[in-house]
Amino acid sequence: MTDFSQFHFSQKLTQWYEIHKRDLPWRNTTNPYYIWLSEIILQQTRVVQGMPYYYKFVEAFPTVFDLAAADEAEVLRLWQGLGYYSRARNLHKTAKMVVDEYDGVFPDSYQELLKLKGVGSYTAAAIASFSYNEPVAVLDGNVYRVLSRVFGIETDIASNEAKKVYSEYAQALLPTNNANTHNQAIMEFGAMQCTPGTPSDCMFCIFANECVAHAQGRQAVLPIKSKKVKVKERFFHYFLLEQNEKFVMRKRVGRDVWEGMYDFYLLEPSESSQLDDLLEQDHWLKEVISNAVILNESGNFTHVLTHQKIQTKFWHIRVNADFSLNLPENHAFYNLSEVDDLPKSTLVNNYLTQESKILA
DNA sequence: AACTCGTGGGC
DNA sequence: TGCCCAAGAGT
Repeated sequence: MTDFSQFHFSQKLTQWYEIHKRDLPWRNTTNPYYIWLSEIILQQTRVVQGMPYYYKFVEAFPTVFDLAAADEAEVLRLWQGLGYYSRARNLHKTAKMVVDEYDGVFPDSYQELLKLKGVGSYTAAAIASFSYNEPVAVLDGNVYRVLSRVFGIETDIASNEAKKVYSEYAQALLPTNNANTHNQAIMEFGAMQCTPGTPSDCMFCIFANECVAHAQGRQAVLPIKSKKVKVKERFFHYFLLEQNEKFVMRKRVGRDVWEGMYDFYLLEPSESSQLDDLLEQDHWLKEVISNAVILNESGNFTHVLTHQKIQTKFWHIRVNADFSLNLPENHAFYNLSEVDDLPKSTLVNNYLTQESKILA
């Protein structure tokens, strides 16, 4: 391991931080509830994207008791549009756990925090250091990037050994009496100065004299990250079934995207298909449509996720008022106001927005 | 331990 | 346009 004794890494870093830090709302508190809330929101999420959600959650749920008392659908509805919805489900579970098992008081150590759902090694270190100044180093995407470049670490950050290798550096650099500010500083430095791609002004970086990547002109290739995501293509046919001013919505269950969110009756053929072919495979829907009017057939919606590209066509179906509709499992009728209140994916929301304009 | 889970912005 | 990736965690 590199000898850090003459490096003054933390001193330089925290001095830089005091000058350049952004004034972010969760930095003006040590309340673990607000720290925790902000950290969950910011997982894999940019500050500008998460900020409005932080304000919404603080206003709707000022304390962990308020959050614990809410329904899961209410929490998901507030999370709507932010993505990675397991964060919201775990947020709610953890709030209830803190109330039920910790008497509403957040655990105050890294090891105890790790037991909370949705709180992994990064988030536990963040809460422990930001709220309690416990000397445990945070290791997130920013820290990987800064350490890789400054010390010329070539370990693939997608590999299994990366966490161990980088953690040793991160922990060795952490002053035991200033964990809070140091951890904030190294992440802020990664976000604002040592940015992904090619940073704009490495010339004036506080580590310009020591940085291995700068000396070798390798900022653009460090940190090394190998794995590329395979994108699976899927084909959705969504049927918005309407009868007597009410709409059929389905709660998504199981191991798939948007668990806990609501959508419509769905057919998913393995390849792009025509309606006639779909109906031959689904006699329930065929019977429904034979007692209905097709109000609208949407164009193609292409929705891109990290691992999936979903091609979707929506069918707005008005079922005859006197037809007896026996709904499949997890499906139920909702009026327009209730539909609006249900948590829905951005794909479904984009469609509803367009469809409401067309029908207005 | 590889795979999965969203969305939006930048270039 | 397609690709990267952004304060990761669960399985």
